Amino acid sequence: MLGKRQNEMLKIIVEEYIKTAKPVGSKSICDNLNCSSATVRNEMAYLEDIGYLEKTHTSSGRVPSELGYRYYVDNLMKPKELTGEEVLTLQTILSNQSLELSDAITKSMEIISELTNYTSLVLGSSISDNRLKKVEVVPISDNSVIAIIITDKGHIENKTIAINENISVEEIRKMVELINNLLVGTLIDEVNKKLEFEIKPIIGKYIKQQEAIYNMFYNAFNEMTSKKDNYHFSGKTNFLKAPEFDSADKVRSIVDKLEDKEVISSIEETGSGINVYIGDESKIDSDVTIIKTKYVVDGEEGTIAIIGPKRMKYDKVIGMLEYIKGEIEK
Amino acid sequence: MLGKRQNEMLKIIVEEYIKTAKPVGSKSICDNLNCSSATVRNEMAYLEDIGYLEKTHTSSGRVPSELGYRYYVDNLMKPKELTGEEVLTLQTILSNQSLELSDAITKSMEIISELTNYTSLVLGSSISDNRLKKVEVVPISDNSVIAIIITDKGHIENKTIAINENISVEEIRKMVELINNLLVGTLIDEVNKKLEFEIKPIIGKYIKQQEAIYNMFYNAFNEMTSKKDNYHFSGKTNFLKAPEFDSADKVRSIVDKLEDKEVISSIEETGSGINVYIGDESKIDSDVTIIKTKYVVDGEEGTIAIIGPKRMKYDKVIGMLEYIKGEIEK
DNA sequence: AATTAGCACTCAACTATTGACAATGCTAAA
DNA sequence: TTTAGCATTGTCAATAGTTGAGTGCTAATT
Repeated sequence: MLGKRQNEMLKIIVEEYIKTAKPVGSKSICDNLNCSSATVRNEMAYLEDIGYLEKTHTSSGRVPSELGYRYYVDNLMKPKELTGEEVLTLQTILSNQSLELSDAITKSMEIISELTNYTSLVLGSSISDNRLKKVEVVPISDNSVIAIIITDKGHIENKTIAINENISVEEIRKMVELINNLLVGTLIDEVNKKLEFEIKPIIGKYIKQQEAIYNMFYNAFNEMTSKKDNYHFSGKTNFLKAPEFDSADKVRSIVDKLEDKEVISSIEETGSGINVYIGDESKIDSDVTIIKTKYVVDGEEGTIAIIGPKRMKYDKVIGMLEYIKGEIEK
Repeated sequence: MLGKRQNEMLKIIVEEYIKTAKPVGSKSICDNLNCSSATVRNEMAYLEDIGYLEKTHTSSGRVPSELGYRYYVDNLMKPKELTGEEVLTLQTILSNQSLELSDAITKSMEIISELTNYTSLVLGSSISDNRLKKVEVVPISDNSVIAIIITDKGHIENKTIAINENISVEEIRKMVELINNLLVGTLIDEVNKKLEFEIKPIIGKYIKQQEAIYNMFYNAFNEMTSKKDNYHFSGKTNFLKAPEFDSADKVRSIVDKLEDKEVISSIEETGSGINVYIGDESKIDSDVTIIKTKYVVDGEEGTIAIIGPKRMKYDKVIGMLEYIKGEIEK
C-alpha cells in the first residue's frame, strides 16, 4: 500500500497524463504537492521501481504503466456523477414507454458515445444457450413468407424467405407444425442438427416438396442462429482521434478488429459489476481500454461497453455506465 | 485522339503504376515499346501536356492523372473475364434457390470483396418512393408483437415492438385495420404525417388506449422507414492496406466516411451501366475509386459497388461487376 | 521528320552532426 | 527527510552533405 503523498502523486500524474497525453515531469507537479522537484523525483523513482510508472526514455517525464492505471482505477479514482443535463438527456430516452428495451439501451449508448467522445458498444448476449420455444410463419405475398423464431428467453429473430412457386403455403404450415411438435426445447445451436436427423427422415410422409421445404427452413435457421450481428456500435472512430493513434497501421489494425465479429463477440462480459480492461487486457490494442458491464433484465442479458484510449477519463465513463446499468435494470 | 504508340504507352504506364504504386520512369518501359528512353521521355512530356500524366516532383517518374485513368478506363482497358474457378464459386451462391435475392447478392459481393481485396457494398434502394401496401401485426408473446410493413414494390420491413400491459391485442388489431383502410397507397415518407393528422383525430371513436397505441405505431413506423441501414459492406478495410493510405489521418477520414450513413446513401447509382468514379469523383477521398452499377429486378432496385484505391485493377473489377449484374438481372 | 545519345540539372531520401532543451539520477548540504 | 546543484541522457529540430533515379534539352544520327 502506498503512503498518502504517493497516492496523491500517482493520482495527479495519471490525471495530468490523461489530460495532456504528454509525459509528466517532476517540476510541473511540485506546486500541487508543496515540495520541490527533487522530492518529487525521488518519489517518482520509487513509484517506477514498484511498477506504477514508466519512462518513455531515460530522460523523459513519467507515464502511468498498466499497473499504474489499474491502481488508479481501483484505489484512487471515484466515479463521477453525471451532470443534470446529462441525466435529462438520458431520461427522455429511457422513459419512453413505447421503445423496446433493447432500442432504448442502444439509443442511450449512442448518447454516451457522443457525450464522452469514445466508442460505445451494445452487445446482445449470444443466443446459443437459448432454446427453441416456437416457430411461426407469416405469408406475405405469393412468393415470400416471414419466418419467426421465438426462444425461451424471449429472443425473437425473423427473416423473410423466398419461396419457390411449387411450394404451397399449406405444406409450409405442416412443416412448421412438425417443428413445433418435435423441436421445441432444443438448444438453438442444435436445431439444425435435429432438423437434419430427426425431421428430414420423416417429412416424406407428410410433405410432397420435401427437399425444397427442408432446404428453405434449414437455410433460414442457419442465417438466424449464426447471425452474430447482434451488436451495435456508435461513434466507431471517435477515440481514434487521440494522439496515441498516430500511425496508419495502428488505426487500421484497430478498425480491423472492430470489424471482426469474432473479436466483437469476445467482448461479451461474463463477470458482474463494472469491469475495466486496460491496454493489452482489452485484447484490441495496447493503447486501448474497454470498460464494460453485463446487464440482465428479465432473463435477457447483454453487455454494454465503452471503448477508448488507455488514457481514458475513467471516472466519467465508469460513472456513466453505473448510471445506465442502474436505470436499465430497474 | 492519341496515336497508337501513345495509347500503348499510356496503357503500360497506368498498368505499371497500378501494379507497383511507384512513379514510372522512362527507362523502365523502353523495352516494352522498342525505343530509347529519350523517345519515351518526349512522348511522356506530350502526355503530360495534354493532362494524362503527372509528376510528383520535377525529376520524378510519371503517374497517371485522374484524366489519365479516365482515358484508360474508357479507351484502353478491356473488362477481364472471370476465371472458371471464380465463376464456379459465384454460381453456387447465385443458383441457391432458397436464398432470397437480396441475400444472394450480398453473399456474392462478399465473395467478390475477398477475390479482389477491395471493399464491396450492396445498397438497397431507398424506400422513400415506395407506397404502403399493407400492415400486419403478429402477436408474439404477452408483451410483444411484430409489426410488418409491406410496400407496393415488395419491400418488407419488420420490427418487434414492446406493448404496454393495458393494451389489448384486440385494440391493436383495430388500429391495424384502420391503417389498412385509410393509409394504403401513401408514400412511406408520408405515412407518419397522415398517421398524425388523419388517424390520430379519429381513433378515439374506436380505441380506448388511443395515446399508447398511437405512439407505438408512430415509433415503429419511424424506425422502419427512417432506417437507412439498408446496406451491407464487406471487407470494409481491405483496400486501406495499399501504400497510398499511409497516414493515420487519411485512414481515419476514409473510415469515418464509410461509417457515415449520409455518405453511404449518396453512393446510390442512378445512371445505367457500370460507372467508374475516379479519385475526387468518388466523394470519399482523392485516392479512392468507386465502381458501381444499379441493378433492377422485378421493380426492386439497388446499387452494387466496389470501393478501392484509385490505383485499382479496373479491368478485373469491371469484369466482375458486369458478370454479377448480368446474373442477378436474369 | 523521327529517334537517340549525352549531359547538366533537380529533387527526394538518406545519413550525419549539431545545439537547445527537458528531464533525470545522484551527491552532499540543510 | 528534504532540497539544491550539477553532470548526464535522450529527444527534437535544424542543417548540411551525398547519392541516385529521373528529367529536359540539344545536337547528332537515321
